[in-house]
Amino acid sequence: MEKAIYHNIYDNLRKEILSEKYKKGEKIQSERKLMEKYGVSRTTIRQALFYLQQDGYIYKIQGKGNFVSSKLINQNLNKFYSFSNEVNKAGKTPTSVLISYKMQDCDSRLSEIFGINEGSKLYNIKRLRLIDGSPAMLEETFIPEYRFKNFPVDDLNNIQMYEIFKEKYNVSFSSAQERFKPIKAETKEDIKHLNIKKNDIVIEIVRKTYELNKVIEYTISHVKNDVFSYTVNLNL
Amino acid sequence: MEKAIYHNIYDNLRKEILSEKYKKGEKIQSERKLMEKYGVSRTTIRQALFYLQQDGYIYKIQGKGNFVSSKLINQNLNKFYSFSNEVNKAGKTPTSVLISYKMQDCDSRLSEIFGINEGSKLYNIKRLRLIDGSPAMLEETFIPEYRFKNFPVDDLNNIQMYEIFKEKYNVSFSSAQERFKPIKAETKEDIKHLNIKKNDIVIEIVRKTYELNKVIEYTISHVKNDVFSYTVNLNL
DNA sequence: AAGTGGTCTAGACCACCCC
DNA sequence: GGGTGGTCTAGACCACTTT
Repeated sequence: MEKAIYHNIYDNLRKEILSEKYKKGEKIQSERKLMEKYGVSRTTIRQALFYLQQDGYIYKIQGKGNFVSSKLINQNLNKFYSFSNEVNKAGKTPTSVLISYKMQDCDSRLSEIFGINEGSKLYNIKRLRLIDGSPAMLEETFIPEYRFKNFPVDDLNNIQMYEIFKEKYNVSFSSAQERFKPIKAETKEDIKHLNIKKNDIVIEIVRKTYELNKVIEYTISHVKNDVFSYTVNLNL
Repeated sequence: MEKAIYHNIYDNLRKEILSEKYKKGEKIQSERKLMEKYGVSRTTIRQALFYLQQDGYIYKIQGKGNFVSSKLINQNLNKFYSFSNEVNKAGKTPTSVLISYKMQDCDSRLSEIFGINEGSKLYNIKRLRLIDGSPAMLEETFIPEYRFKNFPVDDLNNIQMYEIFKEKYNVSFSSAQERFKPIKAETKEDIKHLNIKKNDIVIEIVRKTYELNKVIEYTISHVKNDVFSYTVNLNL
């Protein structure tokens, strides 16, 4: 099915903002002007603007207008998940090995995360990420079939997943949320592929990637503790 | 001005969910049923439901319904900002000293954060937090006057700020966002009150508290590094 | 007074789920 | 086919800002 109208308007305005057609802090066209321009009702315009606000592209002031945010950093978006970029920057070579992939049914937990029905199809992709040939992290990614039909899993050895999202599926990333915490390695897969012992500490990173209001990617990564270390102490 | 209708419906449904009138994973009344129940249009119901989803209370599945989330943790909400609770749990005594407070005008940065006009009034409250009498962190809090008229600053020595929010202003917390990073101590205030040297490392925690879609509290805390320590290394 | 965003209505059609 | 959420319309009134 086609993208919703408000989604296209979101994409359009987002491009205009990123192309710096508008300066930071500048007022964009009023909602009533945008109604005319796109020939839609105000509700539709406001829905697009709402998501632009949520994703940090604009802020609103009642009685004045909608303004371009002065900080268009897209902060976290490239922090951990562009593994390849990070490693490249460090002058090392990132590689990736496809361990397994399958189509699976949505269980209740995944149903809640993606907001789709139990039993819906999901791709489950497991990959080992290496740095200069040494295992660094094990990633398990879930993406819904309804959004990524015929996902070219085989290309993953050559192309970054986010490139595929962008090129083949025209995904406009809106935001990503990451949580991470240290856990004890337990699964055989972790122990085998990361070459560690049972109960060694690994860092679990859980990432949800959103397209507007919907989760379109859910990934759990286990990172070797000597690659990524994280500590919080409350020394009370 | 009165709370919007959708805001009241949000509060109401939220209470029902938290009181476990609905079980986790259970379907709540359909949108059309809720229309009748509250005597409002579907748009209004959907606006309330939208924020409930955003704040993690429900999830939606098209064609099926709206369901109560199985994880009602409210995770981060009490992590750092309930300083008093944390310290109490550790068997130590938290105290708080009011350093200064004033009414100030909104500059462009704060205008963007709160989504209100430049020149609008804000309370600026600076407090020193101590553990067993030792300085631990310095907090600068901004809250907008339009939402917190006649804020009883003097009570802060006896009552927690979030208690005042709840009791006097009927705030229903929706969510909070926190970012933290290590910085070098530079301001005279930090150095003086935290009893540290210039360029010592402190942890800066920036918190935005949201009520539905609006920021209603913005706080910058500087924490002594021996109280709170945080490290991230990417050893590439 | 005019313009802007915020809220709300009453109704419509679509896409998806379940029977 | 009937129920559910998702999108969209055309219009209204309110609250706030600016002229």
